[in-house]
Amino acid sequence: MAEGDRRLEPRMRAPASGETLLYLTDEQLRQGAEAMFFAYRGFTADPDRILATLSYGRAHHRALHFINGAPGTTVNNLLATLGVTKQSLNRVLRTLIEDGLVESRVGRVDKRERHLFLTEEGKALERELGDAQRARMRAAYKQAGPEAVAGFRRVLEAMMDPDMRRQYQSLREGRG
Amino acid sequence: MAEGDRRLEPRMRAPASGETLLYLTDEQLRQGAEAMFFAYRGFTADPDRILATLSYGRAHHRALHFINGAPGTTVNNLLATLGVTKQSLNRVLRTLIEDGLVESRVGRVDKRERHLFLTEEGKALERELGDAQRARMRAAYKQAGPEAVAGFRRVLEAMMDPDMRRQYQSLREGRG
DNA sequence: CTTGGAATGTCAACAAGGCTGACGTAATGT
DNA sequence: ACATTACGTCAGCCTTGTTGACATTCCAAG
Repeated sequence: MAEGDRRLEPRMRAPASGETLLYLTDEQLRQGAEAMFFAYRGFTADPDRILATLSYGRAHHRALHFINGAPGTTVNNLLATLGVTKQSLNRVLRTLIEDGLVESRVGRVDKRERHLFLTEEGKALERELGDAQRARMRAAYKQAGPEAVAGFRRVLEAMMDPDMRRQYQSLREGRG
Repeated sequence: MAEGDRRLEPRMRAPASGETLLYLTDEQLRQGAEAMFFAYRGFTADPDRILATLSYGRAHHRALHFINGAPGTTVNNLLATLGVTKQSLNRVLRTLIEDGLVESRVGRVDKRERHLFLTEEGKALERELGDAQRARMRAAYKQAGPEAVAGFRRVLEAMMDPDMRRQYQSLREGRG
């Protein structure tokens, strides 16, 4: 999480313009960190409930999500996007393939590569999980309003590691 | 994660007023979900690096954070805030107490309760972790600007489970 | 052409940190 | 007196991260 117990040291830079920059105080940053923590729990709660009934986990959801978004992607590609080791991903991928949710085709030009696709069953589960997650996001977006959503996106994007931001942006472009 | 592969079915509710509500399309929600995923990774990356050198994990950080924010809190309180089982919390808490970062005092009025405090050493580590996390948040906030930050907070709050939102708000009040 | 190295993916084993279930103990409340 | 609450603990399970070892495939330098 974050922290920021003592309200003694302000620890904030001097106001840039004439503005107060209240939002950059330690206490504000602390609250932001806690908001991230609690909100992320909400963000994953609905799909997690569905996954639990299937003896799958969040990792399976992530794999389904990104394969769906980039059909034919390679294992290495997926690795970079998810930010885990290939061994970790492989375990998840193997169960998804065994269960007939994902298809792995040996690459034509480079036979070392495996290209990943969702089967119809895989697409169905991916949609079910995504619908659950989007329902909450839609409600939150609607409640907060368009300007809030724009700000939300801006802050999230600024919070990413540069590598991840590139990943994120190229995924966006790839889908228009 | 979310999903939303096929761009065939719009799957968006009709515009409420005369507005487009572009931000409520499936594709926008999907991007929001991916942004949450990548941003959360950034959010935890810096403290994680420090924790790894100490053979602690994210769970330790969370415990330190919330004890710091509410000194004297009870185990049961912390349980509710963190949303884990007592067995899971106890494992983490035990190591923190053994290592002299957390002090557990038997309650005066109710001797069944244990009140939790950070030692000086605990405060030092909490501050180190929090500083790392806040540095990134401060940069993101600064880059996005005050209005974006306000929207960010609004959306996050709307995304929480009601129980977590209450937790969050009462923590805020408790610190002013 | 061959061979060594890099890239890709798989198998095995381990650790962190969730979970459930069962149980013990002390203190509190009814 | 008895049920309940708060806390700790043991045992065992699962998911998901890690590293290490290894097979296959490709490519480029000799």
